[in-house]
Amino acid sequence: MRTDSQRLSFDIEACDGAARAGVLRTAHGEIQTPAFIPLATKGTVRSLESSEVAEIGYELILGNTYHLFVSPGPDRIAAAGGLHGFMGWDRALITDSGGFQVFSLAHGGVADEVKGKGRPGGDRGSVVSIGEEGVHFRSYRDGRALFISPEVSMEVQAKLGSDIALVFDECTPYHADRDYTAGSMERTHRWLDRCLEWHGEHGPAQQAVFGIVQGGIHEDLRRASAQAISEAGVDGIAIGGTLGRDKQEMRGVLELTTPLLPEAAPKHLLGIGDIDDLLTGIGLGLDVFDCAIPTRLARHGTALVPDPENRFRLDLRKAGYEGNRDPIADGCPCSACQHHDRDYLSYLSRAEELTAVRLLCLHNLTYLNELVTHARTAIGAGSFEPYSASILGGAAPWEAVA
RNA sequence: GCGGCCAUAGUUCAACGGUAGAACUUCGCGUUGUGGUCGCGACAAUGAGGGUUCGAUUCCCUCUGGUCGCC
Repeated sequence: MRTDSQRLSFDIEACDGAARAGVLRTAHGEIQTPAFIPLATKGTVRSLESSEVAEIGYELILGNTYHLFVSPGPDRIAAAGGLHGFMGWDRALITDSGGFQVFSLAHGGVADEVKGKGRPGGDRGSVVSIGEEGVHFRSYRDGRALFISPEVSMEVQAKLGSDIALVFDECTPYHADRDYTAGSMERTHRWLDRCLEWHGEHGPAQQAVFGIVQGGIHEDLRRASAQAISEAGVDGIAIGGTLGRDKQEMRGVLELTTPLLPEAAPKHLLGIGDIDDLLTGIGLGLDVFDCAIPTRLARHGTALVPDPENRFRLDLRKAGYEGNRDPIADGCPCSACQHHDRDYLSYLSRAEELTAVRLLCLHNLTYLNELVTHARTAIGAGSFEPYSASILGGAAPWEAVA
């Protein structure tokens, strides 16, 4: 670890059990933690303008090396002043390395892969080969042959100019056997060394690098990976790979892995964003979380609500909202809740109007930001309880935050 | 008035005389380092009445309702 790096600092300001509240300082501003990170995979938080994302209160968003590499390409973005300049975002940026995409191209999405199903509409089959040097694959746009290696990933991320780069890893599938998972993990560790070597020689001085813990669901592998990443000289640590087939298994992996990491390190849980999972992760001492869920659900007509009985979801495309004059959530400050009722939002979403996507993205991202802000406040007050009714039920987190 | 064509699921269309299928809609389930409108499943139909046939959505007749053409 190099927690004294000039490119990134992390100060823990309060603890409540294992949960902690901190401040992550980057070249593009501070991030209050615990924090949720919206995805701007292709250089935009889908349907929203960068200024709107900032207005909600977000201080850090995630761009994707794989997608931006395929299009519009790193040089075009570099010419626009990096991803910050290209998309008009002046706060902090983290970029995923492309490692997860290698996994999802080869195996389909996490949920489908865990269930043994393919993803018919996906990009499966476009990976040509995964080898020691890197990954050969075909562009999902025009089929041309492309190659990403640890060095290519870091070079692209350097051109994107993100404040935090993630190392290039292989996200091993759930159904891989232990031997494959072990071999994949060891290769990921070798790739980590190559990423750091390239970054040390060519990387932007202000760009931090996070390592990624792999090891699947195997205790000994998670232990080995946690140790290897902790000793590697990175600025922060992300937990990646398959986390199991259900929430209990995921909790087990996180309970095992998190305490093995240096306390002072900022810890990022990759790809997790269900509300109960965020609270679980915060309770275990994780600091930042990114996830497609809030914006993907919005595109498909589902709003996040403080309703644990229904998985915190309100599916506005289901029947029964005709004439419903209630907002999505009482007390929510977002535009959808301030100006519109469920009847109208249900109609808009079923009509597949773009406005519905925008309003539900605004709501879902507002909700998650309020949630983690509330958790931060509770940690400072020594009253953080992941499963307490004050967070999960009623009108919270709106009232508690106001 | 005469002649032609048509009538299948809520809608738009399939189905040699041999188990009536699909798309959209509707309803339900799913989505965790993004699927820019996604995946899975369910409900649901031969206009009415006769006839021929082992068997009719299919062939014949009548009726009803459309539609096009001609006086």
